[in-house]
Amino acid sequence: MEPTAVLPHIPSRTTNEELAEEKRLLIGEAAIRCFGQGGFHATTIEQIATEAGMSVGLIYRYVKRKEDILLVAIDQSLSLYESALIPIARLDLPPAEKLRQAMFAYYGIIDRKPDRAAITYRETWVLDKAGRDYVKQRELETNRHIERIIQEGIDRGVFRTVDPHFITYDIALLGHMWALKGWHFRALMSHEEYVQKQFELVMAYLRPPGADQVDGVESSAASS
Amino acid sequence: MEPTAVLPHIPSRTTNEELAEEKRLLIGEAAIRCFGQGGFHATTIEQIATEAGMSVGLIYRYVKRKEDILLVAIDQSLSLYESALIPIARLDLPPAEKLRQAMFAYYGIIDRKPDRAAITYRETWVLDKAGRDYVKQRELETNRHIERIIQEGIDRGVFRTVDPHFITYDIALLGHMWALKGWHFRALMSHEEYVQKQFELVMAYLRPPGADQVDGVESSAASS
Amino acid sequence: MEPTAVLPHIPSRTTNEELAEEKRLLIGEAAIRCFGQGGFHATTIEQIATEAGMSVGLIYRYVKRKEDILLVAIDQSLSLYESALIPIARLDLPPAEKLRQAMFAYYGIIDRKPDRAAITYRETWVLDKAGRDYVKQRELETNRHIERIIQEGIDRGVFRTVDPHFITYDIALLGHMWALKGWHFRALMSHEEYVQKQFELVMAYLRPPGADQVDGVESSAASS
Amino acid sequence: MEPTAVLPHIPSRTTNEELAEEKRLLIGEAAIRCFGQGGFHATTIEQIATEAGMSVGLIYRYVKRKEDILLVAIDQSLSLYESALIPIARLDLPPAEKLRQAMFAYYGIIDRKPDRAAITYRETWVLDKAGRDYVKQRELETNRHIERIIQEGIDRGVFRTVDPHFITYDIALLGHMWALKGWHFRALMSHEEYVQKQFELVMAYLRPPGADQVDGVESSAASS
DNA sequence: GATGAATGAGGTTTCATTCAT
DNA sequence: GATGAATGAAACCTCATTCAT
Repeated sequence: MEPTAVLPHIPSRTTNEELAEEKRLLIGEAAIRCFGQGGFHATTIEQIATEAGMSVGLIYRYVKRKEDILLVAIDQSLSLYESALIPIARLDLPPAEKLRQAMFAYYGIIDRKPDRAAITYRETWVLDKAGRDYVKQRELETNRHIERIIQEGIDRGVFRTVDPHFITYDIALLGHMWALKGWHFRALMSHEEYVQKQFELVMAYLRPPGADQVDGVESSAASS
Repeated sequence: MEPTAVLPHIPSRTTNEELAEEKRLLIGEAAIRCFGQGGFHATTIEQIATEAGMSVGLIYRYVKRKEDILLVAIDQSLSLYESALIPIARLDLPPAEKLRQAMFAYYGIIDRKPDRAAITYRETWVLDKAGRDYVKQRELETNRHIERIIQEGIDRGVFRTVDPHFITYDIALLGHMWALKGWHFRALMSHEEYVQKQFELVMAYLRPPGADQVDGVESSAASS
Repeated sequence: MEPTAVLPHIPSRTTNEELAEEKRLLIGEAAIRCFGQGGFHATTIEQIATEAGMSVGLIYRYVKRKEDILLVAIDQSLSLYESALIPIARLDLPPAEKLRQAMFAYYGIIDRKPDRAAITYRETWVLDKAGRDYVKQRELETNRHIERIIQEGIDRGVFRTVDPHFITYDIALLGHMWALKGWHFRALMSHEEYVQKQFELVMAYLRPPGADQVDGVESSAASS
Repeated sequence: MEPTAVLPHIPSRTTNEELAEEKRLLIGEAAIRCFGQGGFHATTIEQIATEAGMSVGLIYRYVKRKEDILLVAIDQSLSLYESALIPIARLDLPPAEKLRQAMFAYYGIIDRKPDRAAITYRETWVLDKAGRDYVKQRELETNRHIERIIQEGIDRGVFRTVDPHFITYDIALLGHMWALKGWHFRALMSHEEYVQKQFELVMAYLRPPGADQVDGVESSAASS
């Protein structure tokens, strides 16, 4: 398998890397809660410290710059997608069903942690080049799980011969729209409906010409 | 026609509204160039002033708070879409072709002014409630031009009976992806290819079952 | 008579001194209205200009620095006292009655223009040394009208042999208290009562021992 | 005893209220020294910080707005009067002597801290309504100590039946004149003479008709 | 004479980061 | 390891003053 992206080293003032990781987890979670309110710039270290139940000084034992906290937080968020997609990728299912499950898993995380998703999209560019490059790499790797499902469908002849990379990015982005424009969609439909509709959009694109639409995985064409 | 959103009043220290508008245009354009580099928070008023070729003090004659500059800049950006879509909406064309032209127009603006598009997506939430509400309204109004084209296609029976609002939001978001993830896509394809592909995705969704794919407006299924 | 204090020259950008004086009158009056709201520092030239119905630039034709406006305004205020006291000083009246009339005149101005009085007391020290010295001189000159009445009473033997300068300053200050602590006294008594009481205080001090209290000019010892 | 005025809460960025009070004391003292030079508006936070021997940032840990510094400084000043008057109020003395001591105590503070006194008089109105109301309340409470002495004299029949509230305000204001017009009086007399003269003025008002002036507490009728 | 747009120095305030305890 | 007081650079914003028209 291709080499995985490696998180730019965050120098800690401690030797106990294990403890450092544990604390960084707390810091990252607290940070997300804060960033969700007012974004990265409007959040102060003091707020994060309070939210994490530790002191400002302690945060700076495990983190060198404020930006590191953002990187940690985004990194944690990206791991969520990976964790959710890996088990599905391993299942032995027809490609369409596998894709459906992958989309529900991916979009489900966005629904349950909309702040994390929104922050990843909104604030990544605040990072320095190394941080941004890392996030891009991680994103690519995460998306690759979906990409492979589509490739598999194409190989098996159940999907049309499309550019799997392209439609994968669409899938990811349309998932994030639920976080970015949630204020709009939540009023119009449930999250399940939302995912189902996006899945149908994707399937309409992937389904080979002439293929019967009744393949069991989709239903509502025009619900609302 | 439905009432248009009205820009929250930005008080100027001047009575000459005409001059105020002229200056705000300059300020907005300069601001976009600056925000494109480092975002709203990393940009200082002094940078904007220098970029706009005026003094800090003068900016504050036409704007009350830094946020107002963002609102002005976003407002200008939104106007671009509207200006581009209105003439197309008036054309007498088959729905699919009209939609294609609308998408090319909409996406074309994003391609030519990627900073504007990215900022609108990334920084809107920095605005206060009044500003955010205004942007949401404007967005809805802009999207409505696309929505109507789709509705027309449905009414004429050339599009499937889908939720026009939903697919319209997808179209808009996928257009913005070119600005948000440009670093990724520009390396892979031309902007025309990008639009064409997204158009095909949308058409795969809209095309009624059994409809011949050869309707003259689309071509490449799997280009790259 | 001793030489009168001379207003530090305020250079105007015009040759027509007559017009300059006329405009300065308007500026001073507008300034007082503004200073009354928020004091000297919180008032902007623009506010004064608007209040005076002229432009900022025009003010600067007749005044060189913002402080000049304050000086002009204070000078106008001081003239009010002088104008009111001079005719009384010329009257041929028993000293106690003359003093009573002088106090009513002096205090009456404070009552009718409390902002002017308060500003003179509060903001004088903002002036540069030349300005402050001028105000001090003017104040001395104004007080001298009262001082002379008291001296006359002493000379005639109807007042006790006190330090006329000292009690005169008391009289002036107690008059200004109505402007400085008006919020307190206006709720407790009418302005006439206030003056009467202060007059009685002064007369208790000035009245020679054994002198009959019934000299027609006083009445209420403990009104409220 | 009547409820005391409560200082509007000044939020500190610290939980250690004890330290906060200690620092606020230093800040207030430094502020007074600065305000004495150029007044509230002409004084910069940086000047106060330097004078207090701390950094600008530290000041803002214990104070939220510049105005808070003024409030703190004025509050400290008002406490001085109270501290000086309370022990005297408890003494068992003839009313006239008690009043004399109270006036010497009150005026003595003004003589020793003329800047504090002047600032309280000049700058109070800069405070917001809550601050102003607090200062008014404190002033009333302080004055009440003097008021009670006078009332006692009236009750015992050694003072005339006057309005004690009124003469008390006179006493307070005439004391402050030494701070406001010190440049004038210091050249003419010692502070003791000044107090003695004002005391005589007050006693002339309070002494019942026919009472012998030789009651041991006063002497010079026309000293200078 | 009159206007008000334009300047830019300087003030208040915030907050990332350090470091003594 | 943990704390939070202390620093000071830098940002936003105001407004006295000037000057082209």
